[in-house]
Amino acid sequence: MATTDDRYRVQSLGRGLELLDLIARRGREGGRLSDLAREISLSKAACYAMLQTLLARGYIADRGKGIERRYRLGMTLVRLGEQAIGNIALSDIAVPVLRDLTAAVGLTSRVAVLDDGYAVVVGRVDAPGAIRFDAALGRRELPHCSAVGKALLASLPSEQARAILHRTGLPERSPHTLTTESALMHDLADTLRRGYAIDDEEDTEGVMCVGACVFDRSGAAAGAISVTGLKQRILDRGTDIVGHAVIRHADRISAAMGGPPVAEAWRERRAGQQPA
Amino acid sequence: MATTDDRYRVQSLGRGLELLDLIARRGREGGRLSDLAREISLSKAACYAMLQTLLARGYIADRGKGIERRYRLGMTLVRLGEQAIGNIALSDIAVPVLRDLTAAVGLTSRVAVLDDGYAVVVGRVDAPGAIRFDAALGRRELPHCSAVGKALLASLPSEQARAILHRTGLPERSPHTLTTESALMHDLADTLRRGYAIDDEEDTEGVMCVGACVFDRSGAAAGAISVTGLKQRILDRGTDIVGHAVIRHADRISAAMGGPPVAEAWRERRAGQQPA
DNA sequence: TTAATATGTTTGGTATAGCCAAACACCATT
DNA sequence: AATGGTGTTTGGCTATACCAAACATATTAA
Repeated sequence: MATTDDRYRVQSLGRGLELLDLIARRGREGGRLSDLAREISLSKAACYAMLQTLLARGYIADRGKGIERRYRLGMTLVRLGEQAIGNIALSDIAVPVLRDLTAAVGLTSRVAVLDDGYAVVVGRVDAPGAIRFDAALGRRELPHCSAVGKALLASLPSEQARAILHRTGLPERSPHTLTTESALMHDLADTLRRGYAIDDEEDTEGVMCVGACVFDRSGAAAGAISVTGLKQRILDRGTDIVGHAVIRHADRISAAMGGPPVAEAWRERRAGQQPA
Repeated sequence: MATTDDRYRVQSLGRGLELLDLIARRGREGGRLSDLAREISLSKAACYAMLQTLLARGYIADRGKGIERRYRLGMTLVRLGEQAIGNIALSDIAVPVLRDLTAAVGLTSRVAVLDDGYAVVVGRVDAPGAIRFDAALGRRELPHCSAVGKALLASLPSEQARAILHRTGLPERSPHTLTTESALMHDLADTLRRGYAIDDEEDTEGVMCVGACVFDRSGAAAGAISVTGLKQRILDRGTDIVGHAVIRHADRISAAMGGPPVAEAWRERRAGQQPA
């Protein structure tokens, strides 16, 4: 593994990126030099030089000059972000299929990949006239209380799933969140049996998600897709009906990537789990 | 203006960002340490440290370990890029440019977006000592008798433009208002050809406006800007001179949002309209 | 097998350049 | 005027970013 030693890092580059994250956290309002310098524990002069550097390359933009100059994220990040998404082949393949899925079940659908233990949304198709669920691209979903997250966890060996949960923890996002490891591992076993994962108000009250994994050539889970909607709406359509619609579309994506369908990919894992 | 002197920059941060751009240029395949180090004219060791730093914060991701380790853009950029888009408010970008425009032509200028068929004013810069035209923020302009409205209509497919006109109607605001659909559609075709829209006393007698569209990354019209003044004053300066000044400033705003200039955005639409 | 030549990783030593403190210019307040 | 905020600019100290070179590892060729 690559060493985590600070010796092999470039300090001022790291500080610059931290500053960028800091500015991102300020959102639309942006941040001022003095505040940013204080928060990052750097002298105004040093922070100023960094801001100028980020500015020159378009990573940040400045609004207002003189006394109340404010810095916010710039256009270069838009370009790089678009490109980063484009580099993930999955999103290109998945989004057209998600359009069909959304058309079929009338629910907002998403595709996510596992990154550093979190589920990162890389594609999205909104249901027409649906309530806008917060599903921004790049959003990091907690793995233990989202359908995509649980589908991805179910694909991993229990060891790895546990390791991820230890890092992310199991914060209580709603009264229905599964907050114990044993409860969640039990749910993952159910997920394997069913073939699709259910998020039953575990992140947001009243909101339900149903998700399934997509697999690539190697047979490993390349990501997961899910549909999101008000719980009552999904119950009306029948959870299992929706679940199998999700699986059917996930399998189409897997096929396009040369991977096996869910039923096949999880066959041996299921065999290992069921007797236990 | 902020100095462009290298003295006020952080060299290694700049190099790191350049490295990021370099990796972006490699696209899906990504880049290898040796190649990247050579291209950026840095020792392998230095480049290695930078890559580790970018990696630790998720700005890049690595695929394959050991001999053929490859680096490509990471998930953090997806998140930051999406956020950057959300943070860009048209009025923020437009107003500073409008200041320049007002200074250049000595006329009050405005920026508006299309909302539910009406042009909504979201930013304004008054000309010094000019007659105060009623240009309050949030004001809903009728699309058929304002420069911003007609510029926006001209950007839409004829179908949609007609649909909007059916909803808003074509009330006669002055003796010069175009009150028939055919007259207006004809005027929109002229607008496409010119690149800028003219409101010739169509809303208020004696008052003339000249407007042009601004475009975002997707190539769609994000809004429009216009200048307003007494008709005689604009004729004195030359309508076409003013029109091209408006276009020039609109293009600056479009560029800041990653969009194309008017000439480019309307090229194919013009081609479709002209023979008709 | 052995050698050769790629790759990525690790190591000191040195000069650079990044950082701080303080002064400066500017604009709001009071 | 005077005060207390901004952002900008300056010198000087020293931390640190960089290079060269050695090391480890893997693929190729003889």
